[in-house]
Amino acid sequence: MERKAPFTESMNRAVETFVPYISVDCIIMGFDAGCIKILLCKRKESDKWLLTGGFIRRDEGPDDSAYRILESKTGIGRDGFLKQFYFFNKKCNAGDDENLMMLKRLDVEEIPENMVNLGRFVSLSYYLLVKYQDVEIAAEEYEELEWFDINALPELYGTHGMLINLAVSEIRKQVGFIPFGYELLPDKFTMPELRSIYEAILGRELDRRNFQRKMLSIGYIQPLNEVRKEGAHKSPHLYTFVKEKYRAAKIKDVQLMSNNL
Amino acid sequence: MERKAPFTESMNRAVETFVPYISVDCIIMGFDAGCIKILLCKRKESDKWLLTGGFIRRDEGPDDSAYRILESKTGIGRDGFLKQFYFFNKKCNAGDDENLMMLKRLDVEEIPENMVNLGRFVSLSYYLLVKYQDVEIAAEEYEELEWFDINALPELYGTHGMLINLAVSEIRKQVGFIPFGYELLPDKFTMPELRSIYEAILGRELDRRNFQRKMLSIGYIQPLNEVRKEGAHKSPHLYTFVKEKYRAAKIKDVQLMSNNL
DNA sequence: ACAAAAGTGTTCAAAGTACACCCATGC
DNA sequence: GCATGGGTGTACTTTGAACACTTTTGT
Repeated sequence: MERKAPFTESMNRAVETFVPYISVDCIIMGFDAGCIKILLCKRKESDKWLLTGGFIRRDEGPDDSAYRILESKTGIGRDGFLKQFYFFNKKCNAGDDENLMMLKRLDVEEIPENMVNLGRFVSLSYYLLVKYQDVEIAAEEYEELEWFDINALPELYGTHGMLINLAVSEIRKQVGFIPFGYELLPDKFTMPELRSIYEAILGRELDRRNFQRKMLSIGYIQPLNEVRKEGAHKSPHLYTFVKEKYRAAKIKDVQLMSNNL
Repeated sequence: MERKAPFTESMNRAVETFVPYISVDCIIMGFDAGCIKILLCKRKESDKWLLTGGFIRRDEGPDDSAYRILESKTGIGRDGFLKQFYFFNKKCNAGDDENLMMLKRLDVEEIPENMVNLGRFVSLSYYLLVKYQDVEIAAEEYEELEWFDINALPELYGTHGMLINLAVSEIRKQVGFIPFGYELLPDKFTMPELRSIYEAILGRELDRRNFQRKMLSIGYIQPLNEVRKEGAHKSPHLYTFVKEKYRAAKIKDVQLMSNNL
């Protein structure tokens, strides 16, 4: 098979702005109505969904790119929680429909197809935890952008299903380090809400009573003198996070609690 | 500041073989005489040391590159333990001595300087655990290759000191998942040897008696009917790993024991 | 005999698990 | 009153931490 000269003029122009060969893939996770949600996108002409993603600008690091993608899609700024969890590369022919869709997720007018014509590109993967209620979805003209329940994902392109599974298994290993409640819930929340996050992530039921005791014992959660009326049963108390403590722990990367629940 | 056309003919040739802009950095760790050792390299004309590393070939994934680098420097094949732990990018001018050294670590004849002339490149970082005794160091003509005690590292280029610290802190979070003994020790080993690995990694002393009980209780270690004479004291028993169990656990990424020691 | 380090056993405290019982709310 | 689900307490089990005592070996 004959090989074209890999770098064309148009590519030279593209790489003035972006680092070629490298994409950033974001698993944007939120929490609503007892379920973990993942934000996916889809080009209107296609019927398969993709993780949000894009390229790295020449003047930013990969983390910056991930934050930029997050902000452009959801309006959430840099205070969201972000974590690298995987990288890999794969063959990629621009002629291949699957890969083309993947590349066109973002910056579609700016990136010429031959940006990846060399047959390989590297994917840098992140998961990001955001407050669902704060998100204002902002789709481009050519795309759809939608939250999906993690237990009812649509058909996904290529490796993206695998990436989601991998992220979840990485997250499970780190339960003690990640302040899920702080990242996923609004300021005021109830204990059952917090618990259902952990249940969704761990994929199993947790004892209501023991969970409550443990959460209160680590000292990052304050009870408020309020309750939330929500149904034919006792109204649960509202709690809030001691933000300063969480921030300090985040900076030092300290373990908040044991990994057992 | 005027900008040269980023892609020259020589670069076009180079990228027929390698993926540009991306380097793989390996923290190769071994264990000897009670200390964690890290394999570093240095070009003869320089006096600062670097992590081992290289570029990604067009026909391989990043993990393949890491294994290839490992094998070319130490002779250790794919059965070594490898784990991605970080990626980032940084500004990089080939004219800058520091970066030039970094790039010249490997493939020096093949990679033209302008491989990275665009001012940015991404580093993909791994740590690798190997059996020190099995390593046969193979340096190129132009370089030196040497084990350093992790507590007595020489002056390192750029970000490499930071990467080592980051790797250690990632490893600490995963004590329960990584079978250090299996990866770092020869087939037959004593309990004090195993313990001193954990002490070196965790950076604190562990209770001899409790450690032994815990290690035996997880069922991955078998006592042998042998001892090793080594000094003016009772000879410690030799143990060996139940390899099948370790392999099965590795594939399933199962937690071997709690993270507490 | 003594020092040095391995091996065994015991005890206490902390953390995790299970479950009984009471409370508040809407129908 | 009753179903639903929150809140508190207690008893049991497992795990971890501290440490006393014994054993083996070289000098």
